[in-house]
Amino acid sequence: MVKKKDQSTEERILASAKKIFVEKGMAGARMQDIADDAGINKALLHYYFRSKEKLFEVIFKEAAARLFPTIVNILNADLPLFDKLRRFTNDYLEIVIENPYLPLFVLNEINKQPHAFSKKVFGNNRPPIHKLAEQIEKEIRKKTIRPISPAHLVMNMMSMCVFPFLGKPMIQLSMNIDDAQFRNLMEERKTMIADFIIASIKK
Amino acid sequence: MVKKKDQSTEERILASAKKIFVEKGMAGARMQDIADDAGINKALLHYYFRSKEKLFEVIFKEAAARLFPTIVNILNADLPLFDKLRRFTNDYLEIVIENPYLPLFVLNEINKQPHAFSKKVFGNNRPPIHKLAEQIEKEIRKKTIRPISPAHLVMNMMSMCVFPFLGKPMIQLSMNIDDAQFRNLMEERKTMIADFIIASIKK
DNA sequence: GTCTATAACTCGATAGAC
DNA sequence: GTCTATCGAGTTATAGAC
Repeated sequence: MVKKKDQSTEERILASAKKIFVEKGMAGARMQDIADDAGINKALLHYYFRSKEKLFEVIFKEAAARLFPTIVNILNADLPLFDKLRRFTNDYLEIVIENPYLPLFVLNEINKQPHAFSKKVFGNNRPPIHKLAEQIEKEIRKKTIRPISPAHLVMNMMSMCVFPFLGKPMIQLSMNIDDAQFRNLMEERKTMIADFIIASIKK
Repeated sequence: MVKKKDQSTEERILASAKKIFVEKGMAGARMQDIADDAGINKALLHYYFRSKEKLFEVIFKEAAARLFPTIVNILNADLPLFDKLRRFTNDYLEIVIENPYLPLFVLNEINKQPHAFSKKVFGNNRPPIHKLAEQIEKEIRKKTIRPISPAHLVMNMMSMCVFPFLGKPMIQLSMNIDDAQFRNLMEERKTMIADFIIASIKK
């Protein structure tokens, strides 16, 4: 990174902070690392963002804002079940392929303070998983899909979308593949996951 | 925790260290927190384990030792594919249901130092995923299952087993369930995941 | 806005009494 | 083995010059 003249100081700080926080987490990150990466002085960080905590919050909120709204929109969308599955897996993967480190970053901070988090990101409305669950139950009653617990089906879908990004380094180690190959695999999953699910539940 | 008289000091330290490290990660944990939780003095931690890093290593190795060997054994086992799937999902879930915070803990430390980790845990042999992959290819050739990329199939299985534990707090938030209900769901997954996979790939 | 210098504080680690 | 007290390194945060 270091000294991109086409960016404002504030932008460079944000870019570097994102990089360092995502890499090391809130506790592991040093203001010095961020300053160095941005090619500026430590004091400037405080000039722009007052404290490490405040800076972190900005980064975290942006990360959460990138991950959640799309998900929520799709879950709420008025679409046939199979279309919704395809749309969800495709759109979610599209986002995280471009931001492969976001899921672990966000997940970790949620785990460190579940309650503070839930209010910050969701306000008072929980993520509308029940909408999708109801839709699944309806299809079961119509016998267009085999009986399956909606909770598990949703969890399966989420799992297959998110996990590879959480376990990226371990997957790369055990499969012996580089970043480009990993990315290719994830591109394939955009359609593969929905195919896999539908093959399992379709009657 | 604090002062369980039936445990030796060393055992209390280990129990508290595990709790704190798992909760906050290596960087976020404080020796003071561990000492407080164990009901002893900071200096004693150093008396028993010399340094924070050494203490962490003990905890981490134990965690990894609890997670990986079983997995490796099952992957290497000489079993028909469907039996192996059932066995893997069942046995893996059995372990993590009793240690729901291990997966995130281990995953995080892997992400922070992928190479150091790989040597520590696997030595020079990678996790034998290719064995399972070959077995899948064989079944495809025999036409007992439909054609599917072995890499994706393995990833799907892993995802559905591991993810719920990584995302536990988020899942509990969005489904509005407590620890007991979560545990019940995970018990169901012991058989549900294999059923789900087999329904998708069986011819 | 940006820098240097330094204050204020946190935390891992050690010394030394009991 | 266990404690109190303290050191010293490393970090966040601020003061003040330019």
